[in-house]
Amino acid sequence: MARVSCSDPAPDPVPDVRRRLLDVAAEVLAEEGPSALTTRRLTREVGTSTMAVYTHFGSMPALVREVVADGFAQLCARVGAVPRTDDTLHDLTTVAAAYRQHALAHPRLYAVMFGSASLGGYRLSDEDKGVGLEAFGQLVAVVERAMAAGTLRRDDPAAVAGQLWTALHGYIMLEQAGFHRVVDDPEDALLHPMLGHLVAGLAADRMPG
Amino acid sequence: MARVSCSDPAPDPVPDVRRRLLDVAAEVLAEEGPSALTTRRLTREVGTSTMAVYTHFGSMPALVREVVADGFAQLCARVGAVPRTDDTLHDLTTVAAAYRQHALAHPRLYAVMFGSASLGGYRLSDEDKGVGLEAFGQLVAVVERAMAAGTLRRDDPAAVAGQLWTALHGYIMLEQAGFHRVVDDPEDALLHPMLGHLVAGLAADRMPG
DNA sequence: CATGCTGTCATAACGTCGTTATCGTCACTC
DNA sequence: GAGTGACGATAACGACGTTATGACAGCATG
Repeated sequence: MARVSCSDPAPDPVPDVRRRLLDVAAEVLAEEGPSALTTRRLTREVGTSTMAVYTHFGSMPALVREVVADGFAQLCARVGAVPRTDDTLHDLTTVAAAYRQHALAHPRLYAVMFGSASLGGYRLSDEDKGVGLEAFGQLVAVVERAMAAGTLRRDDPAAVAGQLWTALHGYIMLEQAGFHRVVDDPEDALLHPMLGHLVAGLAADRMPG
Repeated sequence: MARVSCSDPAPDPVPDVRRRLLDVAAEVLAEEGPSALTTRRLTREVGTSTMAVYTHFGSMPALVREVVADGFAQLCARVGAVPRTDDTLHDLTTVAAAYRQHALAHPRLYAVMFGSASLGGYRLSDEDKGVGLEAFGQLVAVVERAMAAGTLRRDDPAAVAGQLWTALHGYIMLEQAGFHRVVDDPEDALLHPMLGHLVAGLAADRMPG
């Protein structure tokens, strides 16, 4: 009888080589970066041979692909866990904050997820992007609710959500690349005003001009 | 008598191994991506041995560093070549367009420049970022002129320029990662409205609320 | 001219990488 | 007990970045 629950500690003395490979891979990636995630290092850590990677995943890029898929799923779950309220504008803020928080907590994984940090021969596949776009779909939903509530001007929800995502993603990328020394407090000087101006532009009732 | 002019074809039959290494490296990087830029491949292409890399640069990451520095210089020059007019708002647009145009023309180099696409052991150094920030300084200058002209509200020019840069950079990153399938015409649905709302928010004379 | 020095690069090697072929070892079925 | 298939340990392949060694050219000095 296999118990299944959130964050099972270690019920099995040999808890599935495949699962451990994925977990240790994510761990090594998170702690030491993409260049440390090698076949030999990973299998040594798990206590098996390099063949384990190939019997379970076929190749190292395929293993990375699953790590990335897990990363997208976690991001999706993190964003999905944000409680939705009647204040749709507030929801936009909290969802964006959760997104950024997750990216900050897993910077290397986030970088690999979005095509940065090449990590050997691994490249984003279309299905990977599909999984990533599920998280984006949540943002679209929030935008749609905001439009329905009259908080945002009616427009293509995907386009509006895309604008918010683009700005947020750009902030995260520059933050992780270390280019935010241009101002003292990037969050107060860059992120919040930028999103504020963007939301204001998207919310304005009166047409510009 | 060494002739020096823009884009000299090939005056010298052996035009400096060091220079050729840098040029071919940039070429291979641009055409086949970071994973193709190996010591052996590069030196084979140039027609020398791997030692040439070490006598001239010390290591492969150091060579990449110079390629990146060249890339920042080119970006800087490209943005600097945009004619400044009396219409400071128009200048903001043309400068941003030139920036994006350069990134689109050299996508792999741009990715390496900004910390994406790890490229072996190479990491952005602080001085690399310093060179990159020179290009940013040009945007700050344009913003300052716009504030002086009353086009943009008075504020910290670096912060305002940072917001524009962040949004633009985010767009370019997602564009190159292939995540822009969310809308049909990303440029019209994402980039232009986003920058428009941002500039509108930065330009508004009346305070929000 | 001979000499030593310096910068440049060819050759070959070291250790590590991803990957593969081979083969032993289990758990299972009949 | 024999047969089967999944798993993984061992060892090897080619390619990687890097290094040690040495050959060769240019050039100053005796």
